[in-house]
Amino acid sequence: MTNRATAPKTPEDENDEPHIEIGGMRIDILEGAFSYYIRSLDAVVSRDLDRRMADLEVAKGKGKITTLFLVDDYPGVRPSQIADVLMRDRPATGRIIDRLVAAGDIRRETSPEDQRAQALYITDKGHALAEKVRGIIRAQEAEFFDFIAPEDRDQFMQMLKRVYLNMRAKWD
Amino acid sequence: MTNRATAPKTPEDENDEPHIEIGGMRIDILEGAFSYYIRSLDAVVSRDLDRRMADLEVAKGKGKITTLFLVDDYPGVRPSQIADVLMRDRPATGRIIDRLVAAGDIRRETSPEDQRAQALYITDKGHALAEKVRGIIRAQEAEFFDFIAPEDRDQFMQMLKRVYLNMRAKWD
DNA sequence: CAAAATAATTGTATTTTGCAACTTTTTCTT
DNA sequence: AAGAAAAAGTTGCAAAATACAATTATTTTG
Repeated sequence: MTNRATAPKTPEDENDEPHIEIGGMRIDILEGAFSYYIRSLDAVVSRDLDRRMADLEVAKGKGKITTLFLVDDYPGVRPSQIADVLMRDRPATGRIIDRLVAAGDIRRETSPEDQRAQALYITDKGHALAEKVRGIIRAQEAEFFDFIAPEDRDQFMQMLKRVYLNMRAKWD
Repeated sequence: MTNRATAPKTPEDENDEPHIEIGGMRIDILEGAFSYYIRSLDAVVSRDLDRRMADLEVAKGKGKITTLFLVDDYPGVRPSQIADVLMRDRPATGRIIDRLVAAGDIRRETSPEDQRAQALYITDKGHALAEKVRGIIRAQEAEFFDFIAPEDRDQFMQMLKRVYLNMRAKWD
């Protein structure tokens, strides 16, 4: 570090990371907040995904894609299991299922073992949809996230997984 | 690990990263998708933040917090500048401003230099609110994100910033 | 001076979301 | 075995957000 005649005004002036500025403005305390980056990334990613799925009846909102995949992969899965994966409450999950049922993508049956519970099954139409959605997810990962440098990808993915799992653990 | 007579069924079985399972279920292709983790993290983080701010009239939705801080820090800032930071369109930004004005947190004036544009200013009430929100953000970072291991924090923050900046660059 | 660009608003339509209250069926307790 | 507690889902409600297209007013450009 070079000589500096005066003391830094703030501790941050000591390190070499430049501040984040947008149009010449700083973002206050949000610059150091995990929540800011997570929420900002989400907004843009989700918007992009919505556009890609605009005509697919599972567009918009979080949970429909995961639900579709779970029902496709685990015939007979129950809404409460899905709610657990989604970290959502039952009403929210129930409504996601309502929509998929209404669209004819999945089927509801009463579970034979537990009359309170339901067993969900994919339909042919739903299975085809799931395949299409897989294609869209793959495309987004390749096209949208191309701004993540190749050498960063693995590290970022690993961090995300770790944080995600820790958050789940806290949640449960 | 016990002896394995047969070849692994999938390439993934070769490496040592365990698959992510929730309640015994895998999440299909989403397991390798950036979007899944970003969207899941966002949902839980945003819900937590909403609860913390439930009675603060800036609760819910993305953008109000950033807007409040920008107006607090940059008197005379214009809606279009805010929209740029938020990566939102003008109608969305305008409505965020509407609500803050209605709540008496900020004030709209016509910009002297450009009659089309507005200049926004914080009110005393809004400034007090901004201070409260700063406290909440700090509290959430400390309390909610305690699940991020201390040794991961810097690295995760750095990755998030890098990805965020690259995404912005792509967006512009 | 007319045309194009820019700032912001309005209108509209579609959804989400979270919470609380309620029904039905199982499971637990004593 | 009976009553209480827990669990699975549903319904109702209230509050908003979101995106997109079209419109008004003001500047800038050619």
